[in-house]
Amino acid sequence: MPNTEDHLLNRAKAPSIAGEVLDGRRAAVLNAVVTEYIETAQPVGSQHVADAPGVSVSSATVRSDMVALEHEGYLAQPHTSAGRIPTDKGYRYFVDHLRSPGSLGRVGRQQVREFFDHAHGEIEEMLKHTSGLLADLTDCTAMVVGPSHDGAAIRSVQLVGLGPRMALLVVVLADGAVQKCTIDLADDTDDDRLADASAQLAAHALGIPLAQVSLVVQPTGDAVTDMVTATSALALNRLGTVLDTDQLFVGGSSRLAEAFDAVDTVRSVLGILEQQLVVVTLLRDILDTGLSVAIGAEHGVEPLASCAIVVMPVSVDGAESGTIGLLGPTRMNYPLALAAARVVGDRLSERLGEVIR
Amino acid sequence: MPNTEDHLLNRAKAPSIAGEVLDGRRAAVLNAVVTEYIETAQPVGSQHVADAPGVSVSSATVRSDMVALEHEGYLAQPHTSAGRIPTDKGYRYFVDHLRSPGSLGRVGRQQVREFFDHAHGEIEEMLKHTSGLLADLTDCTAMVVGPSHDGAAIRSVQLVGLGPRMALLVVVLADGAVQKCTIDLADDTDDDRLADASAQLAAHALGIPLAQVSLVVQPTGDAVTDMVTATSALALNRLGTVLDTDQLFVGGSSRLAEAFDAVDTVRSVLGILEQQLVVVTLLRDILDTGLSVAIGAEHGVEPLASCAIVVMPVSVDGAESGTIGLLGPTRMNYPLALAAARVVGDRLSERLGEVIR
DNA sequence: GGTGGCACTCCACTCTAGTGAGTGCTGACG
DNA sequence: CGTCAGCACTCACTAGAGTGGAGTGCCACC
Repeated sequence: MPNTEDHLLNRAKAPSIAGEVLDGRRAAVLNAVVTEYIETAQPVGSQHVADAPGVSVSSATVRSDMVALEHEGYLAQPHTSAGRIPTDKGYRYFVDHLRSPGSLGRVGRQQVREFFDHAHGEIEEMLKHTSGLLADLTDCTAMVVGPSHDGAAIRSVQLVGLGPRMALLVVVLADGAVQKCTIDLADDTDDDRLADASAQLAAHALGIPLAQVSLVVQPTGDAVTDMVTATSALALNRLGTVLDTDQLFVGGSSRLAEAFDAVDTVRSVLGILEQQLVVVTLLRDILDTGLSVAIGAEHGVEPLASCAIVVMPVSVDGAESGTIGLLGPTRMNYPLALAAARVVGDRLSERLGEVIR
Repeated sequence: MPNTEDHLLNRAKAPSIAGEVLDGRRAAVLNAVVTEYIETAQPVGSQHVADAPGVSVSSATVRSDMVALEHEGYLAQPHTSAGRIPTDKGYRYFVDHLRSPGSLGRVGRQQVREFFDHAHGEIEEMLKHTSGLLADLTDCTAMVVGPSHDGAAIRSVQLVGLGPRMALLVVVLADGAVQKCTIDLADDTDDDRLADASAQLAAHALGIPLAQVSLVVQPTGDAVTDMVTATSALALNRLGTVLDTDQLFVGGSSRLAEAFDAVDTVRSVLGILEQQLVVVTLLRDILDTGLSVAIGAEHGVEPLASCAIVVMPVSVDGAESGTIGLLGPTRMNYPLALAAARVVGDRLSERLGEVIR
């Protein structure tokens, strides 16, 4: 088995401990393979690599490097006598050692600028459109997770009558979010009683995060008012306990269809995207492990094994208040995706900062 | 051309004016072809049709009927010596002459019951989950359009301070919808002034539909309050003019991936689904033309030419207040889809009726 | 160590039957 | 005259053989 010998030889020569650092030329070869494969989606042959800028050796030399890279797990061959394809580990190295930070290009920057110049008013609307923007910029599917309202204090509690026995509880949080809940009442009531109940709820709830609201209700003497207050307090409490799934906006899901040729891959990835909670926790998990890119099986979600995800936190005053995610095939354009996520994330942070304080 | 003669002969015999009514056996043959094709997605041969219940003639006879049906445009042949496939016209006849009303089956009904037993509080949340339910029931992509707030009167206008120069305008409508808009103020303000401004806005706006709010603002003597009022009035006006795109909830889009084998069909259909406005107006158009099913090219949207859409209005007290749509390939299970749309639509109408009045 | 050369591998493509489901036509029958 | 069995024909689909070419691994040489 000359291959094994060769392998050991290479390892001894370039002591890449756990594949951390690669010999300069090997790195260039790997880089060329990844770049080319991202572009063409075809297995890359040694000749193409030899022609690539940055590699100035013959194809024969490239071949021997490729053998080594394959043994170390950076490259794979669909079959003998085919070119090489990057493995997840190969992509990982590529991403970790990106030199140029990547650029959106003139058109992209212009697009971002225009977008944020015209964005206005409603936060949810803006986040939704942001997902569309990101998808346009990167040709990936984009996910935008809205700010979490966990810690936001209650700024206003109001009961609005909708009918004799129906009211709407409207809660405004300090970050500008509005939570609401329709309430069925056991008895007829009127605006005065609703106002009284609102006032009482407000007295106990203002300034406190929604999740920590306590239910102390003082009798007023009027049975109906007390009933309204009690029912509303219950509803308020439920608003707090309902795990306030952060809002998720998905844009450009149609781009998945052309990213993968296997129909069932598309199917299962779309299926995942429909599960809001899964996506949100997935993005959070990736951030929590300190990554900004998760490639292939690195995140645990099995149906996304052939995908890569780029994440970028959106933070205001240091506090994390949202997430941007880009989902594509493992051979996605990482530099572009990273650049887009960074730029849009920054602009989004600014914008949110103007509102949340 | 014996074919042509045969054709004319058949026409003379069974005078199907513009294909309106088919000879009984022909109808049975067409029915069998459609049913079988919906099930198998394979061209249907004369032998299969002859074996089908309801058709008690030999395959040869079926064949001659099929020729006639093909000439009249109900069936098509992918190529000579292949079985027949229904055309859009064929599906249309099938749908228009459905005998049995279609049933959800025991499991489906149970699912619907459980869903509406557990549905609670937040309307948007419920509509969103309804789209998921419909997708589960029918294996189609489901679209649910929320109630339009066009005519709903304003029940409450409130300004909530978020920062010294930032406030949130919260408008509650009679149907329980909440509209909001962040407002940048030119100068610092306080809660008292916001309350004053709120009161003034309320005085002019309560009871009026959002779209018809007028802007009469009376000076109070306090410059800051007036500024707040003016800015808010402007925002209120904008809320009314911004074409309040009815909310669209799409569920089960992943099912598109397995409905079509052509990747670019999936791609383009998903693309359409991303355009909220297009979908909403499409559903409305179909309803306006008096159809409950649009097959193939019947709706104008070209990328959806290989799709069929089942629509069902959701109405409360006679007033239309939402739409249900089911999107699938033209060979979707029409009886099931119609049944599901009807049942869920009815339950949804009831539910919305409890809230909106 | 790097390079050119060479034999080898194996996918992708084409071409060629062969197969079989399905059709259209025809002639006979009640 | 509608219905039906029989028959020749069509044509997508499949399998197998042959071929071209991109790509590899190895080796001798520089």
